[in-house]
Amino acid sequence: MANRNPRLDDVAAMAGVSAATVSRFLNNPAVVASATGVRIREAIEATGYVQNLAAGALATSRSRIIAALVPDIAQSIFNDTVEAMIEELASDGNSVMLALTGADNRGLTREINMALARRVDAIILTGIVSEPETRQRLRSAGITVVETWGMPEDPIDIAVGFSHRAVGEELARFLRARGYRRPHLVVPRSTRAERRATGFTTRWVHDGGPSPTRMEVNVPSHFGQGRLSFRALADLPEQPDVVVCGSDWIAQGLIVEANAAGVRVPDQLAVVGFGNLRMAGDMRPTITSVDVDGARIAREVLRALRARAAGEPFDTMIDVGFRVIARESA
Amino acid sequence: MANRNPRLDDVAAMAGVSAATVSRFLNNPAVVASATGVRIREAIEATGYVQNLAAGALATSRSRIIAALVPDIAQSIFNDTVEAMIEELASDGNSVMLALTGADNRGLTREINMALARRVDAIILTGIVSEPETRQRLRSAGITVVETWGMPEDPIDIAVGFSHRAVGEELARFLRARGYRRPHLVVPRSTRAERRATGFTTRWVHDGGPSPTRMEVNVPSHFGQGRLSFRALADLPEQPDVVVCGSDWIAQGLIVEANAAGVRVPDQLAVVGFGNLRMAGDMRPTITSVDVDGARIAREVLRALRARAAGEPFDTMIDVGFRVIARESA
DNA sequence: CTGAAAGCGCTTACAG
DNA sequence: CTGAAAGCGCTTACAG
Repeated sequence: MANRNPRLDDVAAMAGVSAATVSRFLNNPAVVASATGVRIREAIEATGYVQNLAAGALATSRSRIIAALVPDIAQSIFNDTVEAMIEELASDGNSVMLALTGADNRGLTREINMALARRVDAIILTGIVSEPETRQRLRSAGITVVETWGMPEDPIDIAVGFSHRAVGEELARFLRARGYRRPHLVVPRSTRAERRATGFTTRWVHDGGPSPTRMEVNVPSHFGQGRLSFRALADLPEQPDVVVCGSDWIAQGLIVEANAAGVRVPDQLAVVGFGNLRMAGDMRPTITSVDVDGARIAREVLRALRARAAGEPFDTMIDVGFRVIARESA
Repeated sequence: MANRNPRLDDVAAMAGVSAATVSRFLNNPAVVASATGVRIREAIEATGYVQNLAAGALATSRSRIIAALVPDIAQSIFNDTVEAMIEELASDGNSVMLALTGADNRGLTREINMALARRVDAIILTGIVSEPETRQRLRSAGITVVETWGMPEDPIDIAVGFSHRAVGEELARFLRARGYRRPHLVVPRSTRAERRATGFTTRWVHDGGPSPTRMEVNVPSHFGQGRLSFRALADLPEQPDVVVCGSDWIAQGLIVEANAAGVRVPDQLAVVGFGNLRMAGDMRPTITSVDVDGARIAREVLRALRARAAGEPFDTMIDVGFRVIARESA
């Protein structure tokens, strides 16, 4: 272990220039005379200097750290989006602080406070901030806040997502057009899944269908719930012809259990998922699902952050939409 | 948006004390007279002061930021461990910078450099640093480095994990004891999966079995590969009686495809996974797998970091072991 | 193109 | 128990 990390001063002394010049070279090489640049480069090499970004952040009041707050990562529908986001942000010189808020978002306020204390450049939320007090703090903090994966009617700052209600409505239309008559909903206990269910039910009934039956499952949803959900169907007064699942995992589990029970999907029972995980396209039968373009969300978030940093105008409400992916299961 | 964030000075002025006293109150309330503490608390309240941890980090040369470097998070065997790690670390006042290094760890050096520049307190690696130059830089950086999920023979600093070779050997013993005779290996193209395969093969042959057949799949491994792997079995000169999969996802896909082909698991073909995902216990049939205690790894990492911070002695090589979980599939 | 100096917002050893 | 002052390692407006 070295005695002490070399500083800008050490490089400057060795290169025979001032610290200011080394700093300029690091941040904008073109502004320094090329001969000077060569000497500085050599000095950096010789000293093994590594720029201290934390000190730079303090000096510029710009940390280039973005906080991403998600409920969990073990098995999350957001993982694709978060991964794309980290990659996009990293490609632009940012680092991402990932904070876990828990399934019920219990830790949301705590993690928001931490992010604020760290003076991150922006906070990206996947969960919904329901406490009015926290929403207010966020607004008055003068920090960039991006709400993703939803389209709040009263956004805190920037929103990049889609309407969950619209997803439900679209699925209702889709299944009705395919001739299904008795849908059953498996609904995770989350605000957004609830919105999709509401959208579905409203539309379905509006179009003259009977009110769909439903059951709820805990979040995060998983494979095992799908199996249980299939078995729970037996308790229904009338059997559904299609099950609309809150996630592809639930759909997959339901299909496996149906097969094991000798029920053929989709001939005897159709199944729809949500999230369009890679597995949905690989499953047997392949799973009809709803695709959300996580990479697109990530790009739009980065674009908004850049525009704000540059002081350029940009849309603060970006609806990236969604697509129903029709496959074999429904 | 406020004009400017309040600083320690603002709080101090309002409370009628010096900035130093406010700082002490924030970091160790007990050291301040209680009457003073009350005034400071009121001033903090009134100004809406939020401690700037970034400035504090610069002053103390301790960032309380830990960098976690993982190949991906979309579908990673490390997710459980990383999640547990983030929770453990957060409970101790740290924040976690999550950096993605890519499936082949192409970005490892780049992200290590970024972490070094951010002056994180520690770097937690899940991938293997193969470049000797980077290993050397890490050693001489005087930073805490934790290698997890493996037991390197020449660790950079601290290692918390288990022997992948031992996993392979144990699986060979386990399957032999169960009477299987012709194993086939589906091996992800990663150093560790390769070590497990080597351990398995060595032990299997040593115990008098025929050399196992094998095929390779790309990382990150996924469900679809399992289906393809089952079909590829048809090309084998002799059919295996058990398939040892590099992950539970592969195992699951293989089972689904086998069922679809009318091959019963485990009667006609046994299957073993790796990782003991929650889904493994929920699948039909339930999947025999290898459990790695991610939460335990997380706890040991935190314990080591704390011991080092406190200057106390601790083990730098911690083998958390693993467990073969016998279920229905093999 | 470059330097001296002030400032980013804290913490802490020293002194009282 | 508390304050004045130096320091953490950068950046940048100002001046030349």
